[in-house]
Amino acid sequence: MKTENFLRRRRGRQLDEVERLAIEAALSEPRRLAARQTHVHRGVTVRESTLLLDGLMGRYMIDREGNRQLVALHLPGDFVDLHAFPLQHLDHDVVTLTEVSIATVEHSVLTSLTDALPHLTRMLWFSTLLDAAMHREWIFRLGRLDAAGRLAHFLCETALRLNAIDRSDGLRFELPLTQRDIAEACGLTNVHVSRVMRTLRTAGLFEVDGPRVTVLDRPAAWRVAQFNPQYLYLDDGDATP
Amino acid sequence: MKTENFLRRRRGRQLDEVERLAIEAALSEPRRLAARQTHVHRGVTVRESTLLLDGLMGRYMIDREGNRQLVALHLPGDFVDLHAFPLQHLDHDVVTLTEVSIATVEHSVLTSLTDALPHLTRMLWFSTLLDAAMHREWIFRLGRLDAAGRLAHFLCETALRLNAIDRSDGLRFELPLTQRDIAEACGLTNVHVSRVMRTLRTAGLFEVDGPRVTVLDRPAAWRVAQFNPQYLYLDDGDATP
DNA sequence: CGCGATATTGATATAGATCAACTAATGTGG
DNA sequence: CCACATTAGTTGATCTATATCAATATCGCG
Repeated sequence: MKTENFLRRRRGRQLDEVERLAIEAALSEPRRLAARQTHVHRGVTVRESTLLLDGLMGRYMIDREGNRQLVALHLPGDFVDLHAFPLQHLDHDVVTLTEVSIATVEHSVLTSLTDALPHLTRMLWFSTLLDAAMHREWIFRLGRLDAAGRLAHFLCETALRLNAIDRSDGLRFELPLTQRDIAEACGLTNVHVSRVMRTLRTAGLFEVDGPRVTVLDRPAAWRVAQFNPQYLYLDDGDATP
Repeated sequence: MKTENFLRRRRGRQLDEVERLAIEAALSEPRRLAARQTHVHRGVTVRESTLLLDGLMGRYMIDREGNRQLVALHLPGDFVDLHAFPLQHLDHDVVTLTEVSIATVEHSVLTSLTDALPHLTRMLWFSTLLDAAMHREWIFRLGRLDAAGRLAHFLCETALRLNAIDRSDGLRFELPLTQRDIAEACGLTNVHVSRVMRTLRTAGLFEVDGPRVTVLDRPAAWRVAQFNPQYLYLDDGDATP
């Protein structure tokens, strides 16, 4: 079931059997991609979209000096570049962060599917707007939070998203990112991430042991992050402190 | 023609006559709203979406101390809260910045329209993804640019967006925002906006006279802003330095 | 074992925040 | 029409969070 994690535990957004089978049929066989490869280059017309089955991917904007800003982190079940279906080409790069497994759908097939199945279209639309909602939260994070708040916010968000796909109990999870990756997500330097991570650790909010992250004090973490998971549109029960 | 500015000058995204008439018929009579009113409150289930006909609106996230972060600025022709159609409720507030004129569509009508007109659905979808593309650019702006770059970027973006709806020649335009508004968009304080605006003025990049903004040196402005308008998906010709 | 990538720590520099005073413009009620 | 209040913008002085630069430590791995 390649779509098992797609829209998983998103409040009231289940696909019916016909819709799910239609997408499953449209998806290519799973493929593996190595870590740290650019999968979609900005500006290039794309003719298929990618469903992430396993591993992590990211979307990047790059400045003149080559500094990268992560604008989205993608987890299994995310339709990574579905944006490219209405947009036709992307304004940013899509990159693998770990080794990943993906399946793809041709845009021509998506056009047929969306011609025939309007409710499915709205669910696909919804999934891209979930990305937009996360974008907005990232804008808030960068515009209004200090370094500790940004890191805590990033970790709280990731914890709940992984929980929704049963990759976490909401507190403990694997996050195979470097501090540089996290810095690129949070608009900080890797040096400062290292320092602030330690203060979060010594404050008893998080435990970080390599890629293994544990939320030790969720209420306190949510407080410094000013975290309110409403924007993730999760099932009730996954989104209470 | 209430939809005259909707998707105006967006490369290859015109509505056909049937689609345009369908939306026109679905739109309410224009209404006026006073400046600085919250039009949609976060979390409240909304049953209609708003097309902005004239004036400026914004979308805000608010932190614990009441500091606001603008996450989107909306101009005439924008379907301000179309996101709420698939999402059902918003994770942020929608506010009028000036006196505005709006027309609304019931979500129930949008459901019928999108059941019947798949291409129209994809165009509506596209328009929300344009917002998402702008969100990403704002993440980049906040994460990777300094204050001068952020202000220049904000002004360059606004210049081109206003140009697309014939409210500017791409260089000169009215922007009835306070420095506090701009600060809330760019993750800065109003004091710092004041100072950096002056440096942009003395550097000969912009002239700002109350709400009247002129881009004096567009190549230089684009350079400090690291501005690349690809993400606005404008007609060719509107997007060349 | 040794090498490249990652993380940590220290010293210093700086962009932007904060606090406060002042000015200019706009509006309001008597 | 004036006195006064309100809002927006400007300028200055100081403070602080984060960047930058540089050295060292640690880890995974061929």
